[in-house]
Amino acid sequence: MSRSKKTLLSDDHAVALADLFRLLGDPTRLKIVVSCLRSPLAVSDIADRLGLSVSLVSHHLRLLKGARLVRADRQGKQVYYQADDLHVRRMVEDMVTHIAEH
Amino acid sequence: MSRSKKTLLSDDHAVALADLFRLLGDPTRLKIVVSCLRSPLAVSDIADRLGLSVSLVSHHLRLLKGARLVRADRQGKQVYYQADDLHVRRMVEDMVTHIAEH
DNA sequence: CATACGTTTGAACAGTTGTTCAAATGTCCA
DNA sequence: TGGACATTTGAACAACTGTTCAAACGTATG
Repeated sequence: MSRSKKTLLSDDHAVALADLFRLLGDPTRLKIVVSCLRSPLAVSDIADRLGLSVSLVSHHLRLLKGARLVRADRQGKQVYYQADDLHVRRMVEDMVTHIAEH
Repeated sequence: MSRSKKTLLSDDHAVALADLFRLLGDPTRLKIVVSCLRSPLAVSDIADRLGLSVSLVSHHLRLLKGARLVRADRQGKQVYYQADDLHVRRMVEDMVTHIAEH
């Protein structure tokens, strides 16, 4: 680290950050995250609310879970998903608010 | 609007939001935005600092400008780019901070 | 066990995206 | 004007991504 004045982004950090952004960069996936932002929701419930196939929702949830953007919680036959932590929740909510303000 | 309890995302808003996220979802593009976060930078300067071709940087800047994530300012032969407004700046800086905290 | 329900998985396809290269445009100065 | 420097543009290509469909897996209950 020879330079000290700039807020430069290391390659690793850039990739990690971009991964997060990219996951939220698909409208369908974004709506899925938002739909389980407040309270846990079963896969089929999410699919119903958004008018999507269960398969598609499941595919997206797998990606979101991989990035720890959502958390899974099995309860009998159903698996409930919800936004993983406060950080994710605030991050998305902030963005939604920003868009709504325009 | 029959339902009132949920923070549901309209299709339009979801698409607009996702567009923003997706633009920041590429490591190269993200580094370009970060590099001109603090002060305006010419295209070739950005290319030099990041070790990218001028052409590639210009392509990305066009997309970023289209979404008003950066602003262009011609000064002689050179065109200086910088993050468009405080909103963008804070949004990216917040994310960078979050990643750095892990 | 067998049936029904909910979820996950994998293959396959069309559409999109990041990158490169070469050519064009814009701008200054001798 | 002519040439040098900075940036933009467009075509072309490989790689990736979202979606669908069918099949597999997991779980409760008759």
